[in-house]
Amino acid sequence: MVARTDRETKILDVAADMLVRHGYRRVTIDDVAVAAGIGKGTVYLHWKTREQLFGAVFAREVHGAIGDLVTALRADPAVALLHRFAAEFFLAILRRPLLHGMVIGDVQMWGKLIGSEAGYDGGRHNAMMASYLGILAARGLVRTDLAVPELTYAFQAVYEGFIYAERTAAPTGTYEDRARLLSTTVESAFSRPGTADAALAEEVAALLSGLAA
Amino acid sequence: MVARTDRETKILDVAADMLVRHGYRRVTIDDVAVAAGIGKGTVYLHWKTREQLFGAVFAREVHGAIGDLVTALRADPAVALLHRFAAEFFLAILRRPLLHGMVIGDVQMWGKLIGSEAGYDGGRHNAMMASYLGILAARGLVRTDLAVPELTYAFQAVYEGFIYAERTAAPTGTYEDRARLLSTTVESAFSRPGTADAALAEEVAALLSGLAA
DNA sequence: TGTATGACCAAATTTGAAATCTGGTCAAAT
DNA sequence: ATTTGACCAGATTTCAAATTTGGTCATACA
Repeated sequence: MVARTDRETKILDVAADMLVRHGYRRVTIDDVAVAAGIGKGTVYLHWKTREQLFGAVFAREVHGAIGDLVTALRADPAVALLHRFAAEFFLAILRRPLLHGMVIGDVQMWGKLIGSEAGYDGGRHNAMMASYLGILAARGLVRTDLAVPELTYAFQAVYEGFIYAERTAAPTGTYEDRARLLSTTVESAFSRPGTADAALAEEVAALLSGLAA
Repeated sequence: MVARTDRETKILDVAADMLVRHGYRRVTIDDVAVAAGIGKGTVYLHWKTREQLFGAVFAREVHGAIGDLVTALRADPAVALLHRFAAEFFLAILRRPLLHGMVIGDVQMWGKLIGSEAGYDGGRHNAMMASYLGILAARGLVRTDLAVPELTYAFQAVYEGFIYAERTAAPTGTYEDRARLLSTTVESAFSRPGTADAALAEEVAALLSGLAA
């Protein structure tokens, strides 16, 4: 018998794959169990409800994307700069089929997963961004003529504008191109000249890791 | 008997009011006719279909907003500068209850009106923005290290990010505050120092008026 | 003895046909 | 010549029956 954790991983893998292919509404617990080669009851040994299972899938994706960001941050501290951060985050989401699908596809299709507490807390995300921008402001790496709450609001609006544009705008070029455009836009809108050292990168990485608690 | 144009205006007024209050789906042609104090058939003397009537309401609102913009442009040529333009356009939309409702409210509720050909053509809007940015680029009033199509894409993403944020973000301060924040963001992201004269304002006003053809 | 299962149940969802409503027409009234 | 509202077909809504599915647990199994 496989270890409990291996089975959990297998179920999440299968569920993620089916979610990408068929969407939230169409995937049943039994579908997942059959595809994972186990009984339906066994799924419930791992998660109490359907929503919690799919929430776990979503959370794993988000944590994976955050993990990619942290890796990028440690490989190159300059990613701690706001414009680099924006581009890396943008790509970290679009590179993952499930998250990409949630961004591009019909919001309706993902039902309770979006905006539900299960898996990921948007409020915490907001607080994290505010902390991050506070740190950058303290080091003079972003403009300081705007208060941190305004800066946070504006940055989020710009970032989400580019994410939203993926859904609506006619797709020109690759999304790496769009990530560069986002980076350029954020840089001139909010960044101030300066460099990021490993200590800053680590601080930001710690903030991000806190999101995955 | 009132002039034909007056009756048309009356119907559009009544329809706009009912659209704001009840939403696209809930308003019937008969509702509008009764509220306007005329027979249902009379409505059809002015528009061939329901969609065309509501499209006309929508078009009138958009043209009104554009008219406000043109007025602002003629009163102060500096509104031709991209960041001023963004803020004025933002406010021109949010100040009109119907458009504000379409931005804030459930997209679903406005059905075919959004994205339909009736009343307003998004493709033309796009082309207008590209022309406008081309004119600003030629005068050095926006950054020229980005090609006009990229500049247009990025500007639209930022603008729509702020519009979209009206729907999702927790409302802090007034929307005049958010318009200022948008203006500041667009200014540092895309604008270059320079002044706008009356000739430029008139050129931009002409472009805008072309949208209402 | 602890783990896994799928038959089972209640609740949610879907289906489909009947009832109702509404966009659009046009013969009649003005 | 202009306006109207009764009228009709097609769209939408209703509502109950049929089906599906989330979640449980007695049983099988290792």
